[in-house]
Amino acid sequence: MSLNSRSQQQRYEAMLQLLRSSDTLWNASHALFERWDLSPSQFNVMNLLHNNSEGLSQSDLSRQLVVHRSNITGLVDRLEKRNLVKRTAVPGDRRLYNVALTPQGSTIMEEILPLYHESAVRLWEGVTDDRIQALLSDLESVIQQSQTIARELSESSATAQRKGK
Amino acid sequence: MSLNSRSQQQRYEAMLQLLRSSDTLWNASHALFERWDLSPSQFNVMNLLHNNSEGLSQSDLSRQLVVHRSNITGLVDRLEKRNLVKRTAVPGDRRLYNVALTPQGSTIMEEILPLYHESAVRLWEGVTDDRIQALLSDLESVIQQSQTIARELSESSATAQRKGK
DNA sequence: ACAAGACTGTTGATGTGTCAACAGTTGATG
DNA sequence: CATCAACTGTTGACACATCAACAGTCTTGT
Repeated sequence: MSLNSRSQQQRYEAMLQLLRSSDTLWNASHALFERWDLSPSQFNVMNLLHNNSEGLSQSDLSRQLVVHRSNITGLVDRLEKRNLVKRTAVPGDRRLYNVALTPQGSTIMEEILPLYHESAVRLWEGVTDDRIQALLSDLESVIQQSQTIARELSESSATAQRKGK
Repeated sequence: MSLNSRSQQQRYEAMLQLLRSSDTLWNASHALFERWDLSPSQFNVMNLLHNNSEGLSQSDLSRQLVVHRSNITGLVDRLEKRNLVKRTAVPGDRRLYNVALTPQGSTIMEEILPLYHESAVRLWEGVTDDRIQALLSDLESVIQQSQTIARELSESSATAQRKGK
């Protein structure tokens, strides 16, 4: 085993716990959105559109949700089919669509959001404000480290390829 | 907005941060396993088998990975096709297979695991042991709360259905 | 001993995600 | 202005995830 100290073992455990907890959270959110027959991903799209009532292009959605462009197509397709979202041509640029919530989509969001926020707060019941604060900064650091590690890995594999053949 | 206090807003932010960080981490792990052409899910299967060298049934895998049975079929199919894993009939019970790592699968795991553990430790660089400790218990609490909330939601939707029609 | 129920793995339908390749549009550079 | 590069959305191939339904195979209760 390459985890020598107790400290190292706990850090390994912490990583697993991080993955487990977000997975459980994701599944719970599924239960919340079920009532409106929305997937978490569909909710994320609608939530973003709710905060941008003028609408966004699909590429904007893709960038802000950190999801591939090609995935947005299908997501918007399905939401549009249910009249929760609408694609509109943009006068100045014929490449893109403006995607915005329909009134119906807006109504649904206003039903969901209070429950969503309430659940988010209940999630941390029993955790003090100080701990929340610490957690926010620790997780920020995890994001940075993850990206650093991923960058190093893909760089080293790139040089290995260059050297290889 | 149904988030009245600063404390509530931070708890909402913390939830988003939790989801973001695990997502980034998941993507980084993708970069780590890429060298062996493994997906994170495939790694999880092989890691579990590595800790159970006698092998496990597909249902065991499904339960321990918290993944649907039907998903295991394809996962094991693809690993078996690459000779990383082997299905064996079980003498006493004709319903199940025993799934175990092949020597080749074992070799790969022994290459990956040190790097995996090392990355897990590096993930928390700059975070003190005390914080790790606190985080472990806070995330445990998040898991509990998520499950409680999910249970409540599905119960209330069940009664709503009963009352409905 | 036998019917009823529980469990195992597979299949097919569907949603979500990736990537590579494409066609069309716009913008920038010569 | 003509070309080249960059960008937008879509498609098709694939992996991964769920669920419902199924066929076999135990297990249990009477």
